[in-house]
Amino acid sequence: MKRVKKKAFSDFIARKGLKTTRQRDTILDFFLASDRHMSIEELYLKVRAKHPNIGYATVYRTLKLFAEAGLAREIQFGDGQTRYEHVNEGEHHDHLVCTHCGTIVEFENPVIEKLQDEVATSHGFLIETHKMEIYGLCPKCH
Amino acid sequence: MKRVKKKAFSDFIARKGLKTTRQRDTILDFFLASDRHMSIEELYLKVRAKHPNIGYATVYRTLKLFAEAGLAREIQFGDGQTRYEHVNEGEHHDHLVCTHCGTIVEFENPVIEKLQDEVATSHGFLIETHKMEIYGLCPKCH
DNA sequence: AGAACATTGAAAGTGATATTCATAAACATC
DNA sequence: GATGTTTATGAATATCACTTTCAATGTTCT
Ligand SMILES: [Mn+2]
Ligand SMILES: [Mn+2]
Ligand SMILES: [Zn+2]
Ligand SMILES: [Zn+2]
Repeated sequence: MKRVKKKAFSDFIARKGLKTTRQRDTILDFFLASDRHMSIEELYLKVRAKHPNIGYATVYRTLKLFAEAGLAREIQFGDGQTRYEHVNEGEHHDHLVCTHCGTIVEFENPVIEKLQDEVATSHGFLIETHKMEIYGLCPKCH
Repeated sequence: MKRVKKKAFSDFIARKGLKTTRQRDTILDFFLASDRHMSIEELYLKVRAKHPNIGYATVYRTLKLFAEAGLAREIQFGDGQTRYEHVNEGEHHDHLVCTHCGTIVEFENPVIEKLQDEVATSHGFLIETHKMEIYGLCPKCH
């Protein structure tokens, strides 16, 4: 999986005429080893602990690249921080978010997905993406 | 409807020991007459056109009050602006958002709502709110 | 009216994201 | 492996959308 993603990223780099750098390699390693929903700041702090010379701006720009390359997706859970989640080929999921401890649980529900498509169609919309988040208290928090 | 909401707001004002002001009355009038999903800036510009002496901060604070009073709800469509939508007693809806022209269509789907509850329950979550938005091209844009 | 308290608007502050720019690094070519 | 061209980096700065401060003003109660 990690190998596949590293390959996908270097292909992207090559295709775009960009350059391989130590920083990008390092940040990709940390991203692939990270929680599935990391803010820029969180990832930056992890990276910086081992590589104090890598700057915030580089982490910021590299995460954008990951998104562009299809390895990551930006998500917003309404806490004012943009997070980047891992993207796996052909997979889609939505989220349960604990409003108390921040725990995030991923789920898939094909029936809901299908109904969403029907709603869009019935209003004449050509669907591109959707977002669905359920906020509440996780089992540990109630 | 407008009468009911004005009453609800003045009740809220009284209950909280706040004060009725010309600005609040004006902003409420403009809010009630506005699109169902307005950003602070948009409403401020509308208000300012007729009342150049009302400041941004007052519009900002008054919209927060409307939300607290249950007349409005903050929503985020990912364009970096907080919007305030009208709230009607006992009503819930989700949104279709056109990524090209910004058109917003509201819809209700009880089956999806029910399935969301089931998902939450099956993961042991005590549901508080949820958000569901479908992004795509509206009929006019494709 | 006078006292007590809330509101207002301009300006300043905040926090996250985005950009600038001089320097450094990558890499195609010699 | 040195050279030249292009891209990347990181510190600093800018931006953007709020959010708060504070002195002046307005509202409400007695
Ligand atoms: Mn996820
Ligand atoms: Mn709505
Ligand atoms: Zn929790
Ligand atoms: Zn449209």
